[in-house]
Amino acid sequence: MTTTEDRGTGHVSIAEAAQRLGLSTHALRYYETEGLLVGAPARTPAGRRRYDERDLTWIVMVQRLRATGMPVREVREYAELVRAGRGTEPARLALLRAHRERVLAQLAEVTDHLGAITAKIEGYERQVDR
Amino acid sequence: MTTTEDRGTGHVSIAEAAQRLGLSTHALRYYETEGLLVGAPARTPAGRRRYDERDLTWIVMVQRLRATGMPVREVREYAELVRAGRGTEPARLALLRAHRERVLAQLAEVTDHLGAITAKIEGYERQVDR
DNA sequence: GCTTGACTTCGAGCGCGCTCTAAGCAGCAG
DNA sequence: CTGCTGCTTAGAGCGCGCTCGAAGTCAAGC
Repeated sequence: MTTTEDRGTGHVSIAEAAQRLGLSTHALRYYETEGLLVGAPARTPAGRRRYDERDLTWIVMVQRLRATGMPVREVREYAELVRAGRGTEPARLALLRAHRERVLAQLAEVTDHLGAITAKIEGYERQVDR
Repeated sequence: MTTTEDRGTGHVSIAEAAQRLGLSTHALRYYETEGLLVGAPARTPAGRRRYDERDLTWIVMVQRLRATGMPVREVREYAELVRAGRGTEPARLALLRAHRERVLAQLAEVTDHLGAITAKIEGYERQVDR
């Protein structure tokens, strides 16, 4: 096994982080170079990335934002605010609220489309049953 | 005015169809060349497209499928089945059912993410209120 | 000491879904 | 008849978000 296992302090290699998060190692490096991470993960003396629990928790949030349609650019803006530290909370709040509004609108729209699709399905069901 | 208005029989120019549907004329032609339309719209003697109500109704369905995440390729498959006519109803039904399952799964996932985002927002609200 | 394999950086490539440009023609206003 | 606008086609270009490849380094096992 090449598990690069958690050495007690909660640090994992990029491969294990990727597996846990369901991302590719490429994507993890990409997120980092694109400024989506609040802090770059620590490195071993040899320059290899070591992700701790805080890194992983943050990336889960990034995944949630991405999965709900927030563009990479905006996740970066949010990460920048968090990096900037105290005082940026109102801006972070505004950003997340705006995103939530968009997600709610999208949910409503998809739900509406879903109704129409279901109606179409029911039409075919009646047709096929005959 | 250059409204290219409906001449009684429900035929409209590509510009008006685009406006009604909220698409660009480019996108309408793209959908046509990509095989997403069941039948190509009729043409004037000069070769200009004239969309009738059936064309428009179909495109609205295409928009619903696209807006719920169905890839262009799959919309084309569906359109091909419809074009093939009688006997393809079970296949159409299967395609739409599979899509509905994906949409339902996506809705559940987004709703879950939304909960986490809302929790984050509430955390900031408490912090900012202080 | 050598091989193996996971890591590193940098940059090119790709799939998707349009979007836009260019060049040319049709049809209507003045 | 002259412009002007809006259509036509074919094909190039683009923004997004990764994804992949190349070339090199490092640590561990045999």
